[in-house]
Amino acid sequence: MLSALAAHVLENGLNTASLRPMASAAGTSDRMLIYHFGSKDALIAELLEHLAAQMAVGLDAALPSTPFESDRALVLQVVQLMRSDPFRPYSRVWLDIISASAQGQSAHLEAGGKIIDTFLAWLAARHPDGEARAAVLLTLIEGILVMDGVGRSDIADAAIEALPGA
Amino acid sequence: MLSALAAHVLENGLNTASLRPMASAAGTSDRMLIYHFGSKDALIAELLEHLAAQMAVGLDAALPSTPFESDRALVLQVVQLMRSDPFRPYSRVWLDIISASAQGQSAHLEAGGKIIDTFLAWLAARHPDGEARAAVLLTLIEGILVMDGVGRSDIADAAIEALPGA
DNA sequence: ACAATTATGTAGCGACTGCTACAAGAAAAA
DNA sequence: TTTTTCTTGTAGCAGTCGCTACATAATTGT
Repeated sequence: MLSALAAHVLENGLNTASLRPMASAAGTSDRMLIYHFGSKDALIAELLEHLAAQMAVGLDAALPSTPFESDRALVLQVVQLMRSDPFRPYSRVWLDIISASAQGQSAHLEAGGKIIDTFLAWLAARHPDGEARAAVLLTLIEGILVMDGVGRSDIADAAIEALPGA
Repeated sequence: MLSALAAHVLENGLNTASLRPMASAAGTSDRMLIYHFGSKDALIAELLEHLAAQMAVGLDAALPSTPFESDRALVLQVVQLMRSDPFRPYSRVWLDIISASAQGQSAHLEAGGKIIDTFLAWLAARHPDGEARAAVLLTLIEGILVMDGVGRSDIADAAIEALPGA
């Protein structure tokens, strides 16, 4: 159920999702969605948790958990992953979560914070210097996501190129 | 007219804005908005241009156009500016533009690209090494905006602290 | 003064929003 | 078997969405 909803949201966007299209994507009715989740807000909250978990699993599966040789190598791998077909929908939904968070929607803010924390730990495990440097790289990666989102991947690439590394 | 619309959007969000509330914020009717702009999409397109110009003026007025001493000093100034009360609404709307761009809305994509280009030139004028390094710092600043948006300003601060500088 | 254009209010259309009242079938418990 | 609980479909409510038809007023051009 949640997986079908997640698939629909990954394809069509989170902030513009409404009950009836989601329901038909999941093979039910809006009536049933409210029955199961209580309200749309509750549905979104559960969906955010599901998406976060799904993304965490995907990240773990995609890259080895051994430290990379350099900042640049690590960031390059991560960015290539985020730009790949299977992960691009997650990037788009992630930007939806961020914008809703910044508007003060608490469920998105909470989920967004957790996703960042997970990502930070994931990065730290793959960087020789651990968490301190990972914070920098994570911030840069988020910036790269923004650049990609507005069609300025060249600037993002320049930022990667400037990193210390092989 | 556009200024009143911009003020409403800065206060209430861009992607959730609808004609009737915008109209009443501007002292007119939805009827008149369509009459003047032709359609909501056209209105949004003009509004995006207005917001971009407004933001560029604000940036120019806020910080001196002489180069800063270090990466860290420059980024710190810019981030403090973005976090200040008058600019926070712009940051929120900016995140709205990014998420809409990533969903493929062409007006937002176009406006977003222009805003980035403006910002890059603005930064380059304030950095001793010019555009090459400015690309890196701009990417990082966008990441910091994301961190702030999801309530992880501590990570953003760590990233600033790691920059070379006084 | 008359005609043509521009501006504005009123009312409403059809589609969509989240959600609910009501009823009925399905399943489980007694 | 009967009763209670769980699940589902049908229909619809009140509200909002972008937008438009129609009429009227104000302005402008000749």
